[in-house]
Amino acid sequence: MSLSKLTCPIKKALNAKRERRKEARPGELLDAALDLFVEKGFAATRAEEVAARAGVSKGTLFLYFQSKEDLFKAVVRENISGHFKEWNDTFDNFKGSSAEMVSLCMNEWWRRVGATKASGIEKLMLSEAGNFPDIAAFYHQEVVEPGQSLVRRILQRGTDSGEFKKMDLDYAVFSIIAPMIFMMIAKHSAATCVSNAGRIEPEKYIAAQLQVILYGMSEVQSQNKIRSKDTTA
Amino acid sequence: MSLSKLTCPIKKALNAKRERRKEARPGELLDAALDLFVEKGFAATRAEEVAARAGVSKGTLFLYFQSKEDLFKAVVRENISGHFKEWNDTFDNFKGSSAEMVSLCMNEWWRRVGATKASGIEKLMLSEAGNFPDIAAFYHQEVVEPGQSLVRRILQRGTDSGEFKKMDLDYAVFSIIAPMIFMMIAKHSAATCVSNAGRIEPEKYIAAQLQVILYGMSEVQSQNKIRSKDTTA
DNA sequence: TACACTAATAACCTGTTAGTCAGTAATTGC
DNA sequence: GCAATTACTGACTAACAGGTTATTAGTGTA
Repeated sequence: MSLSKLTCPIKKALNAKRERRKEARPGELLDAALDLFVEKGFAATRAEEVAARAGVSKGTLFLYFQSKEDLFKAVVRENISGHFKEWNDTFDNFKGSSAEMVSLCMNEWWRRVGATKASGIEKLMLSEAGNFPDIAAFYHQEVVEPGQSLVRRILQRGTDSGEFKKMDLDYAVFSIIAPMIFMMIAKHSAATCVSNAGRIEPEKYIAAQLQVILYGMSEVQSQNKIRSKDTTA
Repeated sequence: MSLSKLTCPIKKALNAKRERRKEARPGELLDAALDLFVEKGFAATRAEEVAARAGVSKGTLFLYFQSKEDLFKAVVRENISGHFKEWNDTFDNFKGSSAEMVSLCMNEWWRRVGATKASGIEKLMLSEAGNFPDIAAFYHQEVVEPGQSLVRRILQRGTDSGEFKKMDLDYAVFSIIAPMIFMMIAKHSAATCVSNAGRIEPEKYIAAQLQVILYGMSEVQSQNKIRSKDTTA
C-alpha cells in the first residue's frame, strides 16, 4: 500500500517521523521522569506524560521499564545513589582536617544534590514514602544508609583524631543532615507555606550552619573562631 | 414486613444497625478525615475510606461535604484556622516582654499544633500544595497569612518598644517559622530519611532555637559577640 | 398501627491511569 | 530489492476513585 506513505502528513509534520533509537531512549525517559517526579511527585506523575515528554508513546516507556516504580528506582540510581562511590572516594582520599571535611561535605552536597533537580527526589521521598513502602525501603537502602554512613565516618574520623570532642554520633550525624533537609524543603515547597523562603541564599545558610556546628563539635574550644574561612573556599 | 428486622443478623452484629445521627456525623467525618489525611496525604486518601472510618457509607460523606476538597478545607478550619481568633486574643492581651511573647508563641504553637495531628496537615501542605492550587490558595489565606501576620506583629511590637533591634521583618519572621516547620518534618516524615530524627525532644529543640533567636534579635548588644555570623546580612 | 419525613445507603455513572499486546514501520542482512 | 528482525505505537483492558441518585429504613407524630 503506497498510500500509507502519504497518510497524515500533518501528523508527520508535527511528530516528525517514527524513530528507532534504542540507545537514547532510556536516558531520555529518565530525564523526563526526573523532571516530572520533581515537579508533581510520584503518585501524581502519569506514565503517559513521562513518555510524551521523552517524545515516545507510553508503550515504549514500558518497553524499557517494567513499571512506574521501576522507573522511579532507575531515576534514583541515575541521579543520587550512583554518585556515592565517587563521593566516598573523594573523602577517602581527602587530606585536610575533619572540619574541612564536614564543610566540604555540606557544600559538595549542595552543589551536587541540593542545587540540582535531585534534591526534588529527596523532598519527594519525605512526602510520599509512607504511601510506597517498597520505594521507601529501596531509597533507605540506596541513599539514606550510604549517606548517613558517609557523614558518620567523617565525624568518626574527627573524634578519633581528637579534633572533635566525644559525641553521640547518632545525634551528631543529625546536626549535619537536618540543615540540608531544611534547605531542600525551603527550595522545593516552602513557597506555599512560608512566603519568603525562596530568598534564602543557600551558600550563606550553609556557612552559618557550619560555623555553629563546627564550633559546637570542636574539642579545643579556645579559639575565637573555628572555620571562618570555610565554604567553597 | 417484620422479616426485615431479622434479616442478616451477622451484618447487624458487625455493622450494628443503621443509625440516624445528623448532629454527630460531620464531627466524626472530620476526625476520620484528619487521621487519614495526616497518615496518607490528600491525594492518596480515598473518600470511601474516610466514610468507612467514620462508620458511614461514602454517600453519607457527600451528604455533609460537597467534595473531597471541601472536606479538606473543613478539616483545616476545624483544626487550625479556627484557632486563630483565640490565639490572636492571647497575644493582644499579653502583658509581658516581647521576648516572652516570642517564647510563648513558639511553645504554644508546639503545644496546640506541632504536638497534635494538626501538624500533619501543615506537613501535607508542604508536600501536595503544588498539585492542588485551590487548596494551596485556601491554606495560604486561612493559615499561612494569619500565622505570619501574628508573628510579624509580635516582632513589630518588640522593635517598636526598642526591645528588639531594627530588622527586616520579612526575614525575621522566617527565623521563627523555620524551626517550627523543621520540627514538623522531623515528626511526620523524616523517619524515612533520617533514622534518628524521631528522638529529638521538641521542648529542648525549641528552647535551643529560642536562645539563639532572641539573643540575635535583642537590641541591647552589650555582649561580646552578637552578630558574628552574617546570616543574610 | 399508619403515615410523613429524611438520614443513610448501595448500586451506578464517569473519568482516569497503570499496564498489555497485536500490529506497524524503520532498519539490517542478503 | 526483498525478507527478517525489532523498536515503536496506540487502542484496549481492568481496576479504581470521585461523585450521584433511586431506594431503604429509622424516627417522631397522631
